[in-house]
Amino acid sequence: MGSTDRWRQITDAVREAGRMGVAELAALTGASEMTVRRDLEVLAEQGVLERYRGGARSLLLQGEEPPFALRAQEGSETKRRIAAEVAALIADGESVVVDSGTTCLEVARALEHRRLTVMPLSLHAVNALTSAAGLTLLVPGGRPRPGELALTGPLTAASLAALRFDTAVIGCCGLTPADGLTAYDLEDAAVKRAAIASARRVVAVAESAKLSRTALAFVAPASALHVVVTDDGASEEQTAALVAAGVTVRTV
Amino acid sequence: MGSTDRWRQITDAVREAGRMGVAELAALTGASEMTVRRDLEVLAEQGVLERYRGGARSLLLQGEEPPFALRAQEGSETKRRIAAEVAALIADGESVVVDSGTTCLEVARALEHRRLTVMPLSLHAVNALTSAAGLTLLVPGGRPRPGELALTGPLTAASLAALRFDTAVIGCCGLTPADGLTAYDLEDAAVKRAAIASARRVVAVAESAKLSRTALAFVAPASALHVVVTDDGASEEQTAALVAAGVTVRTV
DNA sequence: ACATAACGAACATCTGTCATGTTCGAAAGA
DNA sequence: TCTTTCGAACATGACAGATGTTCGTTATGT
Repeated sequence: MGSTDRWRQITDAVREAGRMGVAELAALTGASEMTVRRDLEVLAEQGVLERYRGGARSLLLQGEEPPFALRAQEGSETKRRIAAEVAALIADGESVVVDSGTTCLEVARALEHRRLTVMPLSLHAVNALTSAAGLTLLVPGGRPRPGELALTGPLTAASLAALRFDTAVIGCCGLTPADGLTAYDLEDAAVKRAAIASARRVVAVAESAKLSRTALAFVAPASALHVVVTDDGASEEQTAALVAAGVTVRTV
Repeated sequence: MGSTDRWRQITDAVREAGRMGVAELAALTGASEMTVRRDLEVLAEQGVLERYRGGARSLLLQGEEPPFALRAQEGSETKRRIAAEVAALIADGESVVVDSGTTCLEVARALEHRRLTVMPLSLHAVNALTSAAGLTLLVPGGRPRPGELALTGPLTAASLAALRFDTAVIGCCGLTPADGLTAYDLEDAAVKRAAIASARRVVAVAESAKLSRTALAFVAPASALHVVVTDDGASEEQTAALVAAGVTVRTV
């Protein structure tokens, strides 16, 4: 598990340079060449890069997001702070649908000891909550996307359409006043829309870096959100623009 | 993990005697009293027994089934043999719904490297299959029952009602020609019925001990099953009676 | 075809984790 | 009050996972 840092280091280096040799990466990370080869094998399986004799070449285009395993531990302190704030916005007894993604996984963890009805949209979050005694856990149907384990498809849509939640906690890949809330994956976007439609109140979580980003798939305009929770890296203009769209912004 | 045997030993001893002292259990298992106390704590959390000062008293009535964690490793060799036989009955490209329970979990594992569409009815099986590359994994909606992680409720029923499978693999707590296929849990029974209704062919798995047992909740008559896979502990009369009901019986 | 570099299987080592045991002060019950 | 049980804290040992090293094999370039 301690290899995650090195994986990120390698992923970033290869992505920047386009391709890189095993020896270079070994020097960069301070690990042996054998270890680098083993890492490259893992990353190649995850589809991050492609091996060739002597090194590896990046497969991640600028528009794509790195796989779940790599994002999971990034800026986890910030994510936990955001998650705690979201948890504070939710009252005992509420029913909550929690989106997929690493930030929302932290939200799910923050709800573990509460007394709620929770439907997570990712199996990672489901697994984090299966032994939570106090809460009623609901699993939506669907097809889990590899790695991410986000549930998508008609079964997910049907599960959401059958229910009405007090609050939806939605993650995103980009959120700007102009382009609204956007996601990398088309199917994910459809699920997010369904989740938003099934909830009375919508809370979006977005690390500040996402407030200047727009991804491929449009989900909803900023005005469809009631609360946005972000971190203190957000600029004045960004928060002001969201407030102007009628959104309550909470910075932690 | 190596504590599972001792857990079963303690559970059985306490269930037989009604209640038992810590010192007695320590002598029985050969472990220290501290270890027995830690075990009792775990088992009390699982609802198997109740602690009192100096010992523990059984909470498992004769009609109840021990929790998943205790059944998981029981007779796993037999279960694997049964599972392999079931896997052999399924052709590539089929769609399969796999019931909850420890035997069916083995079936799910046996399908991991096949090219199929699989919908498991328990999160244990879902987790066992999330990294299976070849197969299309479908997750039904529902409320996971604690420990067992079997999905039940209206969402599960709706997920099953929306689909038609080639084969349903169904587990049971009891299966006799007279009483048909029975389960301990009422909600589980409803899910099993829905699974049977959604499949063209029904394969039931039942260790031979279950062929002389009847549980609380009726699921389906034996005649609703197409194939029963059991182990060689089944008696001639038992298999003959099933065959008379129009079932193909396979003994491994 | 040959030489060289890269590869990966096998083994050795190290480290962190988990189950277990031991000790001892605290708490419950007689 | 006294005895027994309990459980927190620490020590021990087994074990799994990660990393490094060695060496025979394989691929690539000249």
